[in-house]
Amino acid sequence: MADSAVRVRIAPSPTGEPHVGTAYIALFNYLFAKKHGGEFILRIEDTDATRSTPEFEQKVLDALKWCGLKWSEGPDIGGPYGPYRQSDRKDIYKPYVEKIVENGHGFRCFCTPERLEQMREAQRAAGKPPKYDGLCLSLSAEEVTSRVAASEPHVVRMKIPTEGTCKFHDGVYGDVEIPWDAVDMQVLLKADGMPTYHMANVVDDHLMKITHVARGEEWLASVPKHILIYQYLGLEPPKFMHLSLMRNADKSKLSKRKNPTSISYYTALGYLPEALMNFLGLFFIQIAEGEELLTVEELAEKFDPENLSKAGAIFDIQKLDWLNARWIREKLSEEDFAARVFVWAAENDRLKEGLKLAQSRISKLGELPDLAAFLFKSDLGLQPAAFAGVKASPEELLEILNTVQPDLEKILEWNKESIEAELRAIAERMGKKLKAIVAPLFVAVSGSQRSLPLFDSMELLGRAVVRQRLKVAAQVVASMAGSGK
RNA sequence: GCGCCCAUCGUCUAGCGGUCAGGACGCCGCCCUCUCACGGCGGUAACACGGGUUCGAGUCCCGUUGGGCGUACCA
Repeated sequence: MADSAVRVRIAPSPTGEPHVGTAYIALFNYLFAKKHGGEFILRIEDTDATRSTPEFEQKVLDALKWCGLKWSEGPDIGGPYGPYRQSDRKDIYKPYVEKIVENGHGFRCFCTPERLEQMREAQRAAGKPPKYDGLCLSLSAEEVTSRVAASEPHVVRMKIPTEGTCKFHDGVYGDVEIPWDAVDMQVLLKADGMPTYHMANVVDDHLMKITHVARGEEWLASVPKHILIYQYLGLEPPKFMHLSLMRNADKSKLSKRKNPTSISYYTALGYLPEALMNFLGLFFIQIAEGEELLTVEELAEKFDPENLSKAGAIFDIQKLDWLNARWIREKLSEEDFAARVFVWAAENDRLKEGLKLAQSRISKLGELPDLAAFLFKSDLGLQPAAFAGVKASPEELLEILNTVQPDLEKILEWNKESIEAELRAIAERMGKKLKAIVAPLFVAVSGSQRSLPLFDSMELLGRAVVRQRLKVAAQVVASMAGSGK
């Protein structure tokens, strides 16, 4: 391996709260770069214009920074191969797509989403794998020209060999063979003029001189498409490594419904970034015996990318907790510890805003902890008794919690105004008074009936923590309903 | 459905033909101790199943079962 030339990247999509899975893949790339003395680059993949937002991008950057993963090139600091945000690179992709079309490796497709949906429906019904049927492949050159001239919406698809298999080597999976007939005629350029992931990814990795692509295993099946695009463009593909995904306790892909997956959740609860990295790093390093408390530097030393498991490992928060505890007591000096606590308490203005909210509600300063502690607690220790003052049956409570939880996910920008608006809408929809909705939420979020204003508190706690508390509350309430309280 | 992949204690894993199947988290017990933690010591618990191959299989092969991922104008 030409160590000096190693360049790897993390390429997150800013379509939601920063995910621990992103940190997991980022850490792998970071360790890989560190191990080989290479460069670690950040690129924002926001080709999905409908879901990407600048706010999420900022959060992703902040979260990765919090993790301590420093990139040497990125949208915030620039670099020799910028810009590092795909939406800013829109014009860069055009010539590459054109080249593929001109060389007859791609074609324009005018099929509507509705037609494609029907087509796939029919294929599924017939027990066949859904694939583009190639309708627009047979369009005459004249027809294509005239329809393009009439600015009819269309996409560009890539052609796929009709027989044979795609063979390639993967750093984790070894030699892989995927038959071409299992590969669809992937869209390369969307109707809005934005490239798809596949197109943008290949062009950018080439232009940014990426040597090793390490990403989640969900991409393995797409490698043939990528290799083909490299071929069509006359480019040399990088080395691929597909990492096993972290799992929920039930082995499914780690998801926010079943686990706290938001990095901000771990920040809010007072996990140390070092501990989180330590924990994630353990997925890449097999410790047969001996010390598991490791810094990123130590992880890099022990890191062996040749020896990785293909089985997805379950995200075990208990082990994270153990590591975090050890980091707190063994790795921080008294001064460091105190400094961390202050920084943590001040995070997101929790302390300052919390005090403001509390001022009008206490008669003695000593009441403050009882009133505001829920802003800082990692576990409310919620008991069924806490709901005693709420006039609703367990079944009603459960219905409210289960309705509110998914609806809060729809809020784009998390602040007290949007939260209030959403809750009012829910109340109306359920035919209940706002108060009937808010009362149980109040308990779920704060753990008591006397506390700080709900909407403000929810904003301060952040979406991830609120999500988790509602989930816990739903469990508590469900146990009440189950026991026939 | 089809394609690819995976399979050792509850969880993370070591093992690369011969081990009392090792370590770590968790859990339990004991010790330490003004409480609680921490720490120390000990315990609990696994080779998914069925066929082969072999003197010998957790380790190799085949099948079954279970699970995962993919199958988008999302990444």
